[in-house]
Order: sequence, then structure tokens, then C-alpha cells
Amino acid sequence: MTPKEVRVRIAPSPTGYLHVGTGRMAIANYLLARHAGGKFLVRVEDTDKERSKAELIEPILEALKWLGLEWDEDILYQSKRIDHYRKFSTQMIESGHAYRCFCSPELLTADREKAKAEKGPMRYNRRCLSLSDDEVKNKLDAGEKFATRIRMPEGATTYNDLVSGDITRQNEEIEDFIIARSDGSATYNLAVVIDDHDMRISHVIRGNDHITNTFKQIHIYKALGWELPIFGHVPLILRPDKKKVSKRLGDKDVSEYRNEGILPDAMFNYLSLLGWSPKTDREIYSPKELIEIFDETHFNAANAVFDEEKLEAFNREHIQLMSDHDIAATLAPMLVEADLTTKYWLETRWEYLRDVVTLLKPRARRLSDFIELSSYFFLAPVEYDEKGRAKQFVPETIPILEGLAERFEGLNEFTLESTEKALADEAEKLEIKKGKLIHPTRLAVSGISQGPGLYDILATLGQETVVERIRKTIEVIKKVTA
RNA sequence: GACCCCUUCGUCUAGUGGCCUAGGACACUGCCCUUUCACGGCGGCGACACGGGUUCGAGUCCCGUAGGGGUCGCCA
Repeated sequence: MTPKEVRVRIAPSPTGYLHVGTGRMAIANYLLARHAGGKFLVRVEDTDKERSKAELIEPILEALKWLGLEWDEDILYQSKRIDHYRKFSTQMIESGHAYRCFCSPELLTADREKAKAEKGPMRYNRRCLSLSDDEVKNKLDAGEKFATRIRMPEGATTYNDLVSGDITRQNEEIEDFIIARSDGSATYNLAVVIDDHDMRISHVIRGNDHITNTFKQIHIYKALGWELPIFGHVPLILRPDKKKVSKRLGDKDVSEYRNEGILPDAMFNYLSLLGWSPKTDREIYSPKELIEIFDETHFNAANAVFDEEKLEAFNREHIQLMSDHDIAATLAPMLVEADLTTKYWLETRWEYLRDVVTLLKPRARRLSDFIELSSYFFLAPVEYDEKGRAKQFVPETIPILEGLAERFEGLNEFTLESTEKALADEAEKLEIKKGKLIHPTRLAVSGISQGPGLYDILATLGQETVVERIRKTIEVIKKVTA
């Protein structure tokens, strides 16, 4: 027998955007598929008429694509298969694995409330299981609506979980849950089993919040006489307050991280290592490397807290891994968007942009940091920072800057070396330390008191801009100290 | 409440009976580098939830307790 093809799926329901928990699940499945040379599929579970929103499907798919998760084969939409599901609940009634339940939703709610108040089991009391054939026939003839319930067998069920090993549950702990609504449409668990079977899913990898569903689904598989897939319940991603991430609690969806300057590879990398370990000391990997080293036995069983700070650290590493050219390319539209420059201006100054990237790269943790840190490379400072003003906006600074402006203006070539020498010469002439010149100059050309090395800034900015900005700053200082 | 899962530094994790005076990463922090800010380098802080067993020996196996999480819809 040839080994079964690995076929896995991610099954989002369009009731919200793609949050990191679902993203992490998608990555786990994707990694398993790609590592094994199998197929990664997407199924949209959009059968909830009330909560599903068609307009949410596209953003979810976009987020998956952004993470680099390309799926194989066509997307399966559950909403298009509703009629297909119907016959299976009927089949289960006929085979004796399910029965009709005429209890009204109101009655069931009352049952539940009573059970809760009496602290009894919150399971269906099987009222309709004992209905005789005649009673059923009479109700049917009277046009009474019925939902279809699975008839749970005696005994216990054990399955081997890829992550947690053997898990056992007494069947009596599981109620005769509804597999088809009174309109005949399949509920979640039935639909999932049918789909996973039809899609020939080999591994069902999902969050451990689905373990109870797995037991229910196993009974459906058995009733239908189908072979079980391998189940793996990976740990959940928790918020810092240890609750599972959810849109309802205001957690960010994946696209928000994108907007905040997180790289898809960094997110992919970080999410991969949540609840899974390469079992080495190395943490930074490209998606390609993660596919290579993936091992489905390395999942952890304990839930993991999502730490945005560590995500940011991963992002920093991935930024350093990117070439200056690639960073410049992704940054260009962002700079235009931020009104720092124009597309037209950038077209002829590619090298300039790349130089700016080189200088700022070690200081960036997010792509957006480049925007914040680079403004003075595109626009003359209109404001000067607090610290700089306090220290440099004094009358003594004026002659220093004037002398420097003159020297810089007289330079034949404006390089790292020539600007450094000019500043050193001026310092020597004034008999003061270079620092006395460096700081006011930095403030004059950038408006802030920190950043790349001064000579790097000067050489990048260019002679004309530097002289102009120093002179302008002199005027500002004169005005405020007058 | 019932059931299921889980429990190593604040967080993510390594550790599969002796290699553990428990390793790495993020965060925090000291020093060095740098007349700025980062980066980098070298240090520091900091954990086996608790209690019983099993064993010559337990973070590693077993049991119990506590704690955390999840599930208990004609939602998915």
C-alpha cells in the first residue's frame, strides 16, 4: 500500500477577520502539507445564515495570501453544498444511528436551564428516543417539525491525537447532539465530516478547543462507515490575560499587523514557533526553511501566550535579512502615502532611497519605523526636538554653525571623509571638542538628537541641502534667542 | 457544575531517568563599543506549581492536590 497523500485544510468561517489564532492554524496545516509534498486546501464554512458575511471572505483569503499561504485546488464553500449534506442525516436515521427529535427549541432551552439550576448534566435527556414508531408517524403526519439527533452508542471512545496521544471519553458524556436542523440542513459537525471525507482530508489539524467536537465527529464517521483521518489538536494562542484570542475581545486581525509594518515572513516565523518547536536554539527561519525542518511530532501540548514584543523582535530580524533593495521597493509607496515624497521624485533617486534604507535598517523594528525615522531625508525639519532645543538653541551655537556652514560650502567634494575633516578642522580652529560641533549640526540638518552617524547623514543629504538647513537653523536660533 | 486538555524563567521554549549547579530567545538590566540613537560584544536577573510515591538516581515515570485553559447551541 502506498502511503496516503497528505491532504489538509484550513476552514475559516466568515464571521470575522482572520485573527492570529486562525492564522497560526493555517500555517500549521500549510507546513505539514508542504513538508510532506501534500495538498493544502481552504474550505469556507459559511453556513451560519445569521453571522456569516460574504464580504468577509475576501479579506480572510487576502490575509492567507499575505502570509504566503497559497492553497491548492478550488476553495470549497459549504453554503454551496447544503443540499448535498441532507441525505446523510436521513441515511443515519434509516440505519438506526440517528433519530428524529420533536422537542422545540424552547423546550430544550428550558431543559438546559433546569439542568443548570439543579447542577445536573447539561445533556439532552433523550425524550424523543423512546418515541414509538406509531408516535413518530403520528407527529410526522401532523406536520410536526423535527431535528435529527445522533444516537450515541454505549461505551467509551479513544483516539490517538497527534499532539496529546490517546484521549478517551465516555460516550455517555456526549449527548445525542443534533446533526440536522428542523429544516433538514446539516449542522456543523455533520457538514465537517462529510466535507473532510469528500475532500479526502488525511490530517485534521486544528485548535484544541475542538477536541470535544472530534469525539462527536468520530461517531459520525463510524455511523457513516468512513475511515477516520488523523486528528491533531494543537495548542491555542492565548492573549496575555490567558484568554483565547477572539475578535470579540478586541484582538487584532492579521491585516492590522500588516498595516503596522510587520513583515509576513516574520509573522509566519513567529506564529510557527508558537506551540511548536524546531528543537534547536535557532529561532529565525524563512518560510522555506520552516517547511524543510517541519516535523508534526514537535507540537507542544500547552497553550501559548501571544507576545507582540517578541513578534516585533522577530520582525526586526527579518528586516535585517531583507536586502536594502527589497526594503526600498516596499517602502517607496509607503513614503508617498505618508506625504514625505512623491513617486516622481523617487523615480530618479533610487540610490538615494537605498542609502537611506542602509542607514536606518539597524534601527527599524517595523517597516513603519522607516517612515518615522526618515522624514528629514525628504523634508527639511520644521521643528526641532525638545532635547536639542534645550541644549543647542543658545547664542554660542550661532558662530559654530556659521563657521561650519562656510566650510561645508567651500568643500569640493562632499563625502564621509571630507565632511568629517571639515568638522575636525573647525573644532581645532575653535579649540573645542568635536562633540560641540556634531550635536548642533545633527540638530540643524535633522531636527532630532539621535539617528545614524552624522557624517553618514551629511554625505547622504548632500552639500546643498546641508548648508541650506544649517543656515536656516541659524536664523531660527537667532529668532528665539533674540 | 460535568467532561477533556495542560502545568520548566514575566513570555515563547530546550530538556524523553544520570551529560541539569536546567540551555536558548524576547523583555528587563550592568559594562564595553559609539562624543547621538540604534546595532553588536560580554555579563546579570530569572523557572522545573505543590505533595506523595517508583528508582541507586526524577524537571524527566506514577498517583493525588492546586492552578490555568477549553467544551458543554437546531453557532461554526
